[in-house]
Formats: sequence, C-alpha cells, structure tokens
Amino acid sequence: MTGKGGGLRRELTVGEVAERSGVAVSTLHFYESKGLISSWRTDGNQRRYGRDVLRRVAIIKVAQSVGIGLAEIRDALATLPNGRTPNAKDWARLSARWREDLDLRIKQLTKLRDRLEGCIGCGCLSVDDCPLRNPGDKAAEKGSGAQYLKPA
Amino acid sequence: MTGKGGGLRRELTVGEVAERSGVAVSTLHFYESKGLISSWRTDGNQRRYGRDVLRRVAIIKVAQSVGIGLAEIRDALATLPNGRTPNAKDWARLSARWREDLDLRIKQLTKLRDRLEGCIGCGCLSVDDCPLRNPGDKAAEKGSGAQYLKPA
DNA sequence: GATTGACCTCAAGTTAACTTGAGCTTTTAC
DNA sequence: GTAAAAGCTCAAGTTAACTTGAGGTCAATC
Repeated sequence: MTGKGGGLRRELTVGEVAERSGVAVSTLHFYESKGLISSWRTDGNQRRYGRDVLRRVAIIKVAQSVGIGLAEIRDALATLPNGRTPNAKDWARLSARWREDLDLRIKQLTKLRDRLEGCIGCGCLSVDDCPLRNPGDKAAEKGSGAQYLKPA
Repeated sequence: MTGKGGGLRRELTVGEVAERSGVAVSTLHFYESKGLISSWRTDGNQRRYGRDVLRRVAIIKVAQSVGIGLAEIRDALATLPNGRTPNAKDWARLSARWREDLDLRIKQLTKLRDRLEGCIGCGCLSVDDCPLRNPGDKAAEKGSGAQYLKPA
C-alpha cells in the first residue's frame, strides 16, 4: 500500500470522517466531547477513527432527524458493546428502542393533522366543541395549565 | 358587574391569558416582542388582550408541536386580518398552509421508520446495499457531503 | 528544509425559545 | 390608606447543538 489515497484502510483521520460522513470536523470534535463517538490518538496527538464511526455518525444523524436529542442518542449508543464492533442483535436493540418513539410521533402528528383539519380548518368558534380551543378556555375554571398534546 | 371574577369580559390581563392558555407571563411578553400576539395598554401601562389571543396562543402551541418555528408561525399569523377577528376563511388558509408541512413530515417519518427497520434493525453491514450506511461511504469517491434525508 | 494544509485545544459566539432577576409602578384587597 | 399581588422594562442567563477564532503543532510536498 502506498500510504494514503490507496485502498481501504481501517484507520480514518478526522478530516476523512468529516468528508465521508458529511459533518464538519468541529462537529466530530463536539460529538466526541459529548461521548457519542470515540477515537484514539497518534504519536502526534491526532485523532484516528475506526470505520464503524461512519456508521455511528450516520445513526446519529438519522436519530436526530427523527427529533431525538444528542443525550438520548448518546445513552442509546452507550448500550452498544464498548470498543468492539456491534453485531446484528445490538443494532436491533437500538432500532427497537427508537422505533417506538417514531411510531408514537407519527401517531401524534397524524392525530394533530386531523385536529388541524377539524379545528383550525373549519374555523369553528364554539368554545365548548373545539378541542383545539377548549383546553385553553377550560383552564379558566379548572385552574390548571392547558394540556395540548403533552408529548408523552 | 362586580368588576373582576364575574362573567365573561372581553378584556384579559396578561395573568389571565397566562393561566387560561397555559403559558407563562414571560412567554406572552416574549411572543409579543416577537410579533406573534399583540395587546393594547391601560392608563397604567398594563397589557390588555382580546379573547382571540387565546386562540392565537393555542395555535402557536399546536404549530410548535408540529415542529414549526416561531418565525414561520409569526409570518403565518401575520396573514390574518390585522386587528380584526379572523373568519373561517382566514383560519382555513392557515390550516392549509401547515397541513402540507404536516403531511410531508409524516411521510418522511414513515419512510424513516421503514428504513430504520430495514437498516439499523437488520444489522446489515454491506456498504453497497444499506441505504443508511451507503451515503456516508460513497462520499469517499464522490467527494460531496452525504445526504441523509435532507428534510425537503 | 521550509511552506502549506490538516490537526489540536480552549474559549467564546450563535440561534431558538424562553426564563430569571432587579428595580420600580399599578391594582386590588383588607 | 397601606400592604401584598400583579404588572412593567430591560438585561442577562439557560439549553441544545454547533460554529468560529486565536494561537500553536504535525505532516506531506516541492
């Protein structure tokens, strides 16, 4: 192998990871500081990553796009075998964990869409009938903060 | 009418709006500073709100829960007739505007859920087959940032 | 062997969406 | 008529998720 630019290497520099994963170098530093990814150092104190970091970053991005926060992602990734390449069962566990969130969110959004249709959409002004309008008004008597949807 | 605590009044103080809408007083100040709601002042410089503010706040909350930012909400609310109580057509326009967003987001999340099943879930490691894994790795040759989903 | 590009660290800045606090005025209640 | 509750303004703080910048090191290249 002629050093760099050749075939597959198992080690990646931070720049390479950045390019291949599509996130900025500073973001990788940041993720590392938050414990979402890890690396080892060369003699010259530069970071080196294993190939699985690409997978991790991809998963971070996917999870984020679903609305999952970095802290939760970190906790989930932390359940993966430390230092070793995760197997199918490991990934399945992750997937299951988030799938529930995802299903729930989809359900909520769908419900919301229907309410949007029926409430904002119809322009109904009845205080007692409109589920969108009601919670805020009922609070006047009940004296508790309105609950709109309260994301689980 | 014995002043406060009686039947329906059309004017609401900031505290009343806060209680009935379930948001903090400071939040109402904040929304006003951002142009999402408006009020007039008494001689003593205190805010007074029309009843429709409850509706507005409810809508703000609903829109937020869908992931719409305050700036976009402000713009949408700004299309409502200024100062006058909006009619059914006005609300319908709002609803239509956000319904698209909502449909899109639901679609994306659903797609994502399926991918999650098929990719993270199966634990597949094939660089070429896995849509979750691939974009990041392909970038090595293509030299462009990876596109995961690129929310429209 | 020196220049240039990739890295490193650490602090500070950024945006969104609010909250908290200080210091002061107005209303409401006894 | 006075004291407590509710308001007001304005500045600064908070969290998430990063980015930017300063100042200095490492490494690949001509």
